[in-house]
Amino acid sequence: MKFERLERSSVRLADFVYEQIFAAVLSGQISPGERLVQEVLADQMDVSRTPVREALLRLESEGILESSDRGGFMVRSLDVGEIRGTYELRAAVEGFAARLAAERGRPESIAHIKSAIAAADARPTTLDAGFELNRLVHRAIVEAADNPAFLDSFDSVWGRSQSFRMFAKLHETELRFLDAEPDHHAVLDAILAGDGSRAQQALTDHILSGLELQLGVLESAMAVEAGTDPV
Amino acid sequence: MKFERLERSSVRLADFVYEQIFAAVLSGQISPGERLVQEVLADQMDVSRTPVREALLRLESEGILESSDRGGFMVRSLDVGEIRGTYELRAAVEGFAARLAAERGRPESIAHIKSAIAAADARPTTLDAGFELNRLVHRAIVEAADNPAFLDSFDSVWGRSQSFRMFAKLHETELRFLDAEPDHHAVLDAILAGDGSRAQQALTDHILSGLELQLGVLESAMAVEAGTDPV
DNA sequence: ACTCTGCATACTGAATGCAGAATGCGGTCC
DNA sequence: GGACCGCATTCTGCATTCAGTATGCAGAGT
Repeated sequence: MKFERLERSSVRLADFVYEQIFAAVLSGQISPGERLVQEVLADQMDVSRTPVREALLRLESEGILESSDRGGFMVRSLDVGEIRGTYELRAAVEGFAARLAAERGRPESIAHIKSAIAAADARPTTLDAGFELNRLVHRAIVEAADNPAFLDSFDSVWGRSQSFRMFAKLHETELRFLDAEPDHHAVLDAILAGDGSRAQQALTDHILSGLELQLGVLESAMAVEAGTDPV
Repeated sequence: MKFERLERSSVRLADFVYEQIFAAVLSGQISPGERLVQEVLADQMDVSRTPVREALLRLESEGILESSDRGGFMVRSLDVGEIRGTYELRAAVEGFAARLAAERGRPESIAHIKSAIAAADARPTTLDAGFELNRLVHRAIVEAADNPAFLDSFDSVWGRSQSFRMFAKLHETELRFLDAEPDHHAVLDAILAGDGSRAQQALTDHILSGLELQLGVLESAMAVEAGTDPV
């Protein structure tokens, strides 16, 4: 006899709310600095303030939100130092993940990386799509490391770095032409060759050089806009 | 005129409760598998169930607790795969932190590492003290990387790995004689020499070899106890 | 016109109330 | 005596309520 077991994970309202808000931040529907009013969110999702509050608290502990001076929460905006810090953490985590992927990645995981890179190579039209495809490439590599802890860490860091993305978007800088393809292929080659050290080095370098490039773009954009309110 | 400004951070009951429970798990006052009843905790700390619940939810999202089948939370116990995963993440994060420390660590931060190692070298009497001194050595290295994101990540991972420690303690295996000293000194030497690659390599190796050693000890301990209830 | 004071309003953090689900126990029937 | 049923208890998750604080505005006083 065989009955379907009820899947009762995440039947928690707080988790549902968390997902919604997190997705809204990721997709940029909520901008950095914007204030989140519990009652409004609760009404929109048709739940009470309690699960909303729980979700906000959790998002704060993960660094996505910060508590405003006057109580309550707002989307956190990162300064340049924090952006750098975030990228360095990505370099550490993803670099090591690339090593593990090269050393023990299962064939289907590696095939997944390959297809993600192919998808990203086909130049997407919008900035948003480009960001997302890039994320999927990096995430595929981390997945191939076959270690849930790495994946958690990756998702957490990526979520935090979103405020930077919004900032960049605001400036409409052309981050899309960062020429990620050659770097991605270098990492893939090393993984296919089973060369852990080279894979780690390649991905670490890719992330760190991407950081410098983006910071450069960002700074010039800020210089141009000098005088505009720094929020 | 000068008045003291009220420090109003962490006047949040949920944060207070979080700290308490986290510390209790870290120090082993609450064992893995143990069920946490909201009302009991609330009574003990003289707050209502709401902040307790918020703290528990946050601890769950950080992987310290897990939600029991019958609702509610319990201290999470790791299986061997998760222990391995956690150590690998530590290797990634701390390894890179060691590199950064070597490349740009401020003198006083490096001095701090040195004194932490000295403290750990003076063989502590109890297992608990040994664990704590070891943690402080590793944390000092991460601090020297001068990147708050790394510290957050370190603290989070360390917290999660505590269930392993409890497990080890349970078995009273002699983890204390793992000879960490030579490894620690190797890392310190590389940092003092400003050799980032060597520092990264040394710390990564130290953590991974420590993992293998502990897993070995653990497995033999479990083999000896075969037949005992696996909880 | 400008500033200051007091009050109405908005919104948070925390406590309490309530409905539902799981657990354990005692009684009942075979 | 053993298995099963139903009820009381426990405890969760969520909604609601309460109380305290910051914000903004209106009116008074200069």
